[in-house]
This record gives sequence, structure tokens and C-alpha cells, in this order.
Amino acid sequence: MADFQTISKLNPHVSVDCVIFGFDNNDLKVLLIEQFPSTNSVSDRGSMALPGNLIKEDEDLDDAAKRVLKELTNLSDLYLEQFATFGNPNRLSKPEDRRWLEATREIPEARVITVAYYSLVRLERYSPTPSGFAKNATWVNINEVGNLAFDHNIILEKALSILKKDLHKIPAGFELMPEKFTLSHLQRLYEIILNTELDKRNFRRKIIKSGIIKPLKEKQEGVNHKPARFFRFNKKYQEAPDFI
Amino acid sequence: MADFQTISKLNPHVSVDCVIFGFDNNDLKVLLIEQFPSTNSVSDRGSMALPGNLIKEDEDLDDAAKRVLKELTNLSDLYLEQFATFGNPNRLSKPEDRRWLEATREIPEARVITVAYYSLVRLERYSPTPSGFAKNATWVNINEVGNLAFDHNIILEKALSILKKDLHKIPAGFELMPEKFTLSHLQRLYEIILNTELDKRNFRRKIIKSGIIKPLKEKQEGVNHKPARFFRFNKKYQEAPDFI
DNA sequence: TTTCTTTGTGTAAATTTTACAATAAGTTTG
DNA sequence: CAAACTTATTGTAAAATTTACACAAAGAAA
Repeated sequence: MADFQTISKLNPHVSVDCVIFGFDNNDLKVLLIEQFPSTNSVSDRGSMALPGNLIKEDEDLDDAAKRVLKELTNLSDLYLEQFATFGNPNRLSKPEDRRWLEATREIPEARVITVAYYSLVRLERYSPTPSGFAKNATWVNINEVGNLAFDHNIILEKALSILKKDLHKIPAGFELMPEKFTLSHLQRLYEIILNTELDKRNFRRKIIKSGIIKPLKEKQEGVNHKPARFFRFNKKYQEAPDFI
Repeated sequence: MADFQTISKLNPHVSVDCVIFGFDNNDLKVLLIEQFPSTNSVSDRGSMALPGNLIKEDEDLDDAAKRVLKELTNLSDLYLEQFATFGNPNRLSKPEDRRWLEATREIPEARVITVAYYSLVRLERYSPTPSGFAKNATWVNINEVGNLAFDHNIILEKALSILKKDLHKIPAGFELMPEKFTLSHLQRLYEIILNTELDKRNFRRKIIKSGIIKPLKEKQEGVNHKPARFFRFNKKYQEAPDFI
């Protein structure tokens, strides 16, 4: 058992954490789990956290991220992009985190290095349901995220800044918009994620010129204003061009 | 000892690898080590590899990268940027790599996940000298890199593509150019790293307008052509603007 | 029919990008 | 000493892109 200790210290554990951003036409949200509390008192609230867990023996990192996300939230079939690795030796040292680790992990004192992934999805397409050590799994508005477990606030911030920077090269539209959509709807996507306002005329000119979308004959129905034309993405584009 | 095995398998080891690019006015090079061969035969050549090694207990990743680089090549005082983590379960499975690990590591069968860092420096400022398990530490032209140990060719490729993408935001000039330099000299830096030709007039206009550099009174001496004016970087800029 | 709401559209000015070639200042050579 | 050589230095016109900005149109609701 002395060996056990020594080795567990020498070898850090490795985990993956997933930052899943969800766009719901009006807000940018992030998928968080509530961990089961480490005490037995019924009234206790567990910490909110990004879905994440230790990787398995001989498991590829990308596979681990998919598996962990599925095990905790039942989400699958989404593309996860690795964006950073966090290994501060004190990243698990908050008292409440320590308690949770002691109640949950086989070797709670082990250091954990985590490889972080992110994704951006259309919220309606994915309905998380909690499982494993997740008591809840919910979409939380990006502006209403409170204190998260471990260093997850730091991880989330970094993910958000990378999302903004790389938005233009995410094959975003394909996943994030319904089959048919209006230009205002698409503009809202960009405005919400980038957290800025864009000029309507300039946005339209630019995106139409890019060729990424195609106008349809159809228009909106049953709206109390001039109905907007629907568009769809041009299938031949795999990547969004640099249009914002 | 059974425990020992089990745990070493469950807990992957974690290493850092450093991709140090060196600019020497005419070429882009990368710092490689030759590992001591795993056999005792004097004639054997060790594999070429990026400098890298396991992290220590309770050592921060960034600190580990600095330490490992120093231990193997005696380079210090350079900024290392983390860019990706590689964890393919088979990344150490080539026979020659296995032999080296068995001759070198305490737990050679352990899986290793590596966090990769890169940097870009002016080559003349750094004179690597090998130590630790490095038999040699040398600058190798980026076009003359052969087969490297482990998955280091993959790591190098990724580092190079990220270097090109992020060149514009590296406080490059400050580190990469001598105190005084000519515009042609600076242009060469960009051309070599980006591996393209740039228009002289356009390059000059753009970089002068950016304000990042200041002309000096001094000119070249002893060259067999019209002497060029020297410039220096404007200290108030910490970051290169988007000028290429 | 009036009001309300969102759609849809054009243009001029400013800025940036791109392509392109001749003269200047020295050194070397004959 | 003149000619040849080498690299430095400079400008401009055309094209493309960006930016700022306002009003008429289509339908639903009142």
C-alpha cells in the first residue's frame, strides 16, 4: 500500500473536460452538471461543473472526451475540439473540491491534469439527461454561470475566447441553424456568440457574396410583420469562409 | 508488485515536449536532440527527437516544459507556448521507441500523454549543449528533419502550422531580430517562416504604417551596395500588429 | 385605415490591397 | 576613372473591401 501511494503521486491522473456551448436563437449557453454532493444531507447542493472525468487505460483522448460527455449527460454525436490542457498542481485544492474527490475517487489525493475540449451546438438538438455522478445536466446561460468546481471557470473562459476567435472557421452554420433560416436568424447567431452588434446591410452583403448560403423560394408564414425569405446552407461548403 | 503494474497502467504518465524554432536570417530550424542509443554498441545512432521528458510530481506543466528543455539542451529564458496535447495510446509503440523506453524508463510500459509547447527564437542567441539523455542537441533545418522518435513528426507538423497561423501575434520581432536591423532583414524573417515571397514595397508600407518600428540615423557600412538604413523596434509595442 | 413590426435594399467615402519599375548609393571591376 | 554590379528606396493607379447610414415594403394587429 505504500507503493500504491507513491506511484499514484508520481503518476498524475489524466481527465478530460468538455465545454459544450449551446445556441438557442437568443442566448449562448453552456452545458453544466451538478455533481452529487459529497455529504449525505439531503439539503446539500452539489457543485456545478463542466462534464469531465478521468480517462481510461489505453483510451484515446478524443474518445475519452466523447465517452465522458455521454456518460454524464447522454449527449453524443457531436464534434469535440481539443483546445488546451490544464495542469496547475493546485487546481483541485479548494476544500469543497477535496471533499468531493474524497467521496468519489479511488485515489482522491492524486493530482489530475485535464485535457479540455469544446463544441458548439444548436441547443434544441441536444437534450442532456444526467447520469453517472451528475445529479443534473442543464444548459446555463453564459452570463449566469456562477462558481464552478475546480478550475472550471478558468477553463470556460478560455473556451469562450477561443470560440470567438475561431467562430469563422467552424462549419458553424451547418450544425447551428435549422434546415431553413432567415438572414436575421443567422445574424443573431453571430451577434450572440461574438457579443456585438453587426450592421444588417453589411452582414447580408458579405454573407451572400461568400456563397455559403442559398435563397429559397419559401418565406415565413404567420408572422406579424413582413415575412422574411428563407435560406439554406450551400452543401458544397464544408467550412464557413471568413465573413465576419 | 502486482499493484505496481496495475496502477502504472491505470495512470498514464505525462510528459512535455518542446518544439523550439530557431530563425538564423536564412533558415528556419528546429532544435532536436539525439537520444543516447538503447544498445551499448558504439556504432549505434540514437533516434532524433524533440526535447521532452516526464513531468515531476506537483510540477506545473509550463514549469516542466522549461525544466525539461533546460535539462536536455541547456536552453533557458525563453517563452514557451502550450499548443496541443497528444495522447494516442499507440504513440510509443514503434519497436525502436519501445527499446529506448525499456532502456531508459522506470516503467517503460506505461502509456505517456504529452503536452506540447513551442517557441520561436533567434538562433544565434541560444547555443544548445546536450545533457541528460541527450547525446546531441542541434539545430536542424526544418526541411531536413528526418524520422523522429515517437509521434514527434506529427507534433512538429502541428507546431509549424500553428506558428504560421500565429506569427502575426508573436512579439516576434523583439526576440528574433538583433537590436538594429534593416527592412530587408525583417522581411526575410516573415518570408522564411511563412514560406512565401512578399512584395518589398507593400511590406515596407505596411510595417512602417503599423508604427512597430523606428528608423535610426545609422546605416549599414562595408557592404558592396547601397547601404540600408537600420531600424529598431518601438519599445512601446508589446505585440506585433496584424501586418502581414 | 392606421399602426406596428421586421424585412429588404443602395451608395458614397474611406481604407486597404494589389500589382508593378525606375532611380539611388554605394562597391567592385576593368 | 568609368562602367558594371548589387541592393535600397520610393509612388501610384486600379481594384477590392470596409464602413456608415435611412427609407420604402409587406404583412398582421388594432
